[in-house]
Amino acid sequence: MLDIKRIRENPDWVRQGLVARGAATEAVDNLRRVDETRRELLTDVESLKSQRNAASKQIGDLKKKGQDTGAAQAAVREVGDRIAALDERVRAVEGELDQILLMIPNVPHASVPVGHSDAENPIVAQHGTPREFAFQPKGHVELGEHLGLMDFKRAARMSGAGFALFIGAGARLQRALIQFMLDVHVRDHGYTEVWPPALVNSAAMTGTGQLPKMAEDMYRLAADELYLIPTAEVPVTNFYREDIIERPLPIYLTAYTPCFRREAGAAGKDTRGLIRLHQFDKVEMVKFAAPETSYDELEKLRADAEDILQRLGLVYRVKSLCTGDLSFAAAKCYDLELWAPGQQAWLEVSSCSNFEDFQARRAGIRYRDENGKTRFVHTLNGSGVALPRLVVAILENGQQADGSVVLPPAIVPYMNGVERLTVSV
RNA sequence: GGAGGGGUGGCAGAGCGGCCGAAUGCGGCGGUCUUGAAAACCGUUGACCCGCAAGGGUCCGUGGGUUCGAAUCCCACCCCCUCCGCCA
Repeated sequence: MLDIKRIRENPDWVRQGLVARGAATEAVDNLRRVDETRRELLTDVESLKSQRNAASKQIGDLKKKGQDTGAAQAAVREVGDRIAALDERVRAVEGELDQILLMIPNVPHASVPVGHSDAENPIVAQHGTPREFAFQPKGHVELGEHLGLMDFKRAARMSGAGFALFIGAGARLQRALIQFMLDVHVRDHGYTEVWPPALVNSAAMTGTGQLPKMAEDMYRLAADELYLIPTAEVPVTNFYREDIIERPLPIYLTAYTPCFRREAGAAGKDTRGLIRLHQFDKVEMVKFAAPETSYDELEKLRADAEDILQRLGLVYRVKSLCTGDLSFAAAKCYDLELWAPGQQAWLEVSSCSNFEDFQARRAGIRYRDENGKTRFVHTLNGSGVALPRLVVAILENGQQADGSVVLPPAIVPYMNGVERLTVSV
């Protein structure tokens, strides 16, 4: 959510941001009109309340002296009726204001490249070069099923399309990667590990920006009005919801959680294998930073995610999302993409975003600056990283001519010493 | 799920329907004292909104209601604690 004061003072800032995203701008004018109405109503109703407070006090004094207050009470009751009517209008107008404000996306940072779609996201870095194969590299589905690591048919039978079922070393590999990534972030990158709920209420979802706009993409438990988290970003960012953080910033948190996505808009896309699932696992990093340092923190966050990929010896590139491809709540975002030779494609395994105070304002997350003044923090998060596509890259990059897979040395200790996945394992 | 108790400022903890944004203690901050520190003493210390300002308004779990006036009374819901039941 944007700051209404800032919109009031500098509407063009928002308008330009919306234009850069390719979004409509009339909301800005609606907002200013409604804001104006709200302030007029507030001035009126608050002066009436001031009157009432004074009059009620007088009535109290008169009663103490034993005087009759019938006429005075009737007069104040009439004021009270007017207040009630105005209050109702204020509530309605504030509801309208919130409605508009909650639907306006964040304004892109000045450093974000301008563009219309993902086709215009510049590649800002690449690490490693794709491996040359002496044979035709296979896809992860063929490799994984051949090695007995996963079974999509059985998964579909019990859950439908878009679910994974890992077996044996395949299941162990999930656990190994989760453990490995959490260890690196906690031990070497300074994060505190948290283990949050996977079900959250609508307030939490609104706080991070999934609601109201992305309601269709989430699994909702109607009987309890709870949602399955689409990412650990939601519960971990909401760690400090409605709080004034009294600890020094920045704060780094990391969490492993399952993630659930309906993929409502992606029906029929990437239906085979691990590329796009309704349920997947992810290690997430979340930061709470002072506004002055949040863009430095974004670079460090990206480096923390890259470190995971580097330690696993994988080939990846980094894109800076252009204004037209930026997600709703983000002010700036880097995507990390792994090379998957079986797919002959780059797979997104991490988005590292700075939301500035957009989420903090929605979720009520504040801190005190050096003068003791409360201010909204800047929130950031990035995958560190998403599991299924990481597994795709590990299998497809590590495959040998005989169909076995050599694992990255960094996870061998987590695999109980297994260096290579073969049919017999 | 059932019965009972409770939700007040950073924490602990008072609070008669008007004098309560709220006693008191702790903590925090500033000061006196001290070579320095501690102790002691003095002062200070919530958030949000409207307003150029003066000032005004709102907030005592949440939402409604009663009243001229609600932290205080009524209703619903949420959360916490104790006991019982059930259960991984």
